[in-house]
Amino acid sequence: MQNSIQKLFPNFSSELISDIEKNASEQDFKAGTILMRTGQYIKNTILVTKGKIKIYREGEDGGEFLMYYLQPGQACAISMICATKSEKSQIMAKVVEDVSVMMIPLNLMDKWMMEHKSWYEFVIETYKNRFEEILEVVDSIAFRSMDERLEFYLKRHSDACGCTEVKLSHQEIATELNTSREVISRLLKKMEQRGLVKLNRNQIELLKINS
Amino acid sequence: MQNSIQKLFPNFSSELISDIEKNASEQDFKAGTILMRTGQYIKNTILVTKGKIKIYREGEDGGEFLMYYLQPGQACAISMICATKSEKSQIMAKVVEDVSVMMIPLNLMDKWMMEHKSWYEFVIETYKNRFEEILEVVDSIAFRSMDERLEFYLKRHSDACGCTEVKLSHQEIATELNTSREVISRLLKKMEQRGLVKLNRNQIELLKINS
DNA sequence: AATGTGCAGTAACATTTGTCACATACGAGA
DNA sequence: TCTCGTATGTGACAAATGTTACTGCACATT
Repeated sequence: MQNSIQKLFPNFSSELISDIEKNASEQDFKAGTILMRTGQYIKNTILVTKGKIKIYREGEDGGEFLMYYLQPGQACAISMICATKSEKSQIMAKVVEDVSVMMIPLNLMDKWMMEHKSWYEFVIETYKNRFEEILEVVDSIAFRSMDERLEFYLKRHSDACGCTEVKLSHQEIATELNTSREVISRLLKKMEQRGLVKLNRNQIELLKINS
Repeated sequence: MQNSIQKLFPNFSSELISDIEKNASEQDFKAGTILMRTGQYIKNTILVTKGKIKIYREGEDGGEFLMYYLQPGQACAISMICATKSEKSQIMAKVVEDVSVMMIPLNLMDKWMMEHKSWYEFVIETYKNRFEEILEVVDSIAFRSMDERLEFYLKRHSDACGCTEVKLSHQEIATELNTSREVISRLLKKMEQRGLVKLNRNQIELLKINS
């Protein structure tokens, strides 16, 4: 376990790592599990060591508007902040690929911020990155039309998984962009005609989106 | 000056306040001044003691999508985050009502985080609040149509200024919601018919939005 | 092979939002 | 009072997006 933490979080000091080992509990969750719901109290901060978690905002109509993904070596920025006052969560977190996480009791957050410089820097860095990511998301919905948002979405997806195949149904994409399947089908078709993607069953191959 | 800091930031310890007095420079800016541009390097953190600053995201077409307002007793969350690594700003900050601000050199950020518990708590609290505010903004554009967004916008505005009159032209509102004046006029008219607002020249009076 | 089920394609239409053109209203000076 | 500039109202139309309703396809199960 120590090795994996050191590998995934290379900036953590060895004192911090041993503190994590002493206090955190490692847990596994299956794909589909909802780790956090809007309105629920947050009791832990999460460090991801394996798998993928989707952080999203739930609409009244059941839309699951994607904010960002949590992957190995990352932490939930929102839980870190809210944790400091054991606030209610404002977002939903759902496991999309079986995960292993380190659960860190929230009362250690403040303590470690003071004691471990490397923890402090990690938290600030995490926060900054997520803030910027959300700003980009805001841009994309505020200023762009659906076809551009779809391209942006596919690009983020392939960036996140490091591959050029996106294994999602049109319906799933539609849900995450809060639109309907038909619209996504239409737009993907157009993108295929423009030579940007290749459509297969349950899989979209990105060709030129890497710009 | 000391009095006003103490009043506006009641949770600051007296040591922190005296540190602020020693190191921060107080500056005034006229309405219309742009304090920060996208892509510009951030050199200071800002505490607002008077006036109002608009934090927004600029679109390619000149749209000024409102993120939130900074008011007395508040600080720029983004500058605090980015400051820690002297990063580039991702947002625009424009003075909308003549302001007085305390400019705090960024190198003190990290130092004070460690030394002053009340500063640490203030920073975390600020992040948290802004993050939540932006999540609400995301909700409003992701899930709501223009008429609901307009109501949300007016409500935020009156919350921010603590009054029921919004002194903005339709054009200004349109810019901040990234739509056109005609659309705003239309929707406001409908809202007036529903008895939600009363329209006057350069001023919108909110009647029932306080729900 | 027959069937069921989920995914994708598509046409037709409704609704929302954006754009253009122009009319009108109001207030500040000359 | 007249006039000019800015703010607002409004109809007509265009474009984007959402909705409905149906078709066909691929795969798994029987």
